[in-house]
Amino acid sequence: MSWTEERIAKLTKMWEGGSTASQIAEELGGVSRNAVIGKAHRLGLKSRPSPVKANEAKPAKAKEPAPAPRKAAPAAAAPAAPAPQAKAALPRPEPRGTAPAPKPAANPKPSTENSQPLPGRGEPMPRIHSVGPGGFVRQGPGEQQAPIPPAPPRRRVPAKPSPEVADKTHLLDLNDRVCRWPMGHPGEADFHFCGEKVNPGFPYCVEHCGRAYQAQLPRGARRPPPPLPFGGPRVR
DNA sequence: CCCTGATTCGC
DNA sequence: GCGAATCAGG
Repeated sequence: MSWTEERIAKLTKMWEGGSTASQIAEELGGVSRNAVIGKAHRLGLKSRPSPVKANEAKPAKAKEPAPAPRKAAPAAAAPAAPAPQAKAALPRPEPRGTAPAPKPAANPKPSTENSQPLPGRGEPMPRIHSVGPGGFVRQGPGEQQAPIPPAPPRRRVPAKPSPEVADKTHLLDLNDRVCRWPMGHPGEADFHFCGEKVNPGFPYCVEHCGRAYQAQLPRGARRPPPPLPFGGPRVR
């Protein structure tokens, strides 16, 4: 897979929206989590709370003279690059998990009254209003309101369909690591998937691999076919 | 163990 | 430029 414009755009949007690299990789498909991270860094959209970089400003921690760790020699103790990047001054969305829910600051009194004078000057600005098409009232000079906060990051898959499957593996919970063997009938309220850890390299867990992949017996020695996924033809 | 992002470096 | 391997914290 190559990084087309669309894929880069999606990566950027999801990354800035707070999705994890794994989620982005899964969504894009054909790339690994590392690929996503690598691309994100190459694109310059770093940052976001990293579990491993929580600390900062280390005054020369006396570490053991660890030998050259893995491969080639590290580039010595290069001075920390200034990293000249501070373009996107947009307010960072809160880390995942928190629900900032930027409330528009319920103003007990509308600001149309006290926001007229500019800060730092006693001169009240002239109150100029006009009504636009549709009846909205235009702001007057010096009346700027706080910028609308960016929309909070949205979980793409927040809600479970129903309580009875709240802890079951549902379609949107599927990934490469859980067994996709269907349990029950699609469309029914409790339809879900096995969800066990997969037999590595297979889409099913060990048990269901045994059901999905069966050796062919010689003709004439066939046993009755095993139960099909979904429990077989619907019985009513 | 699982997860996360950061970094390195051979390709 | 790409991304696997690796590191390192939660």
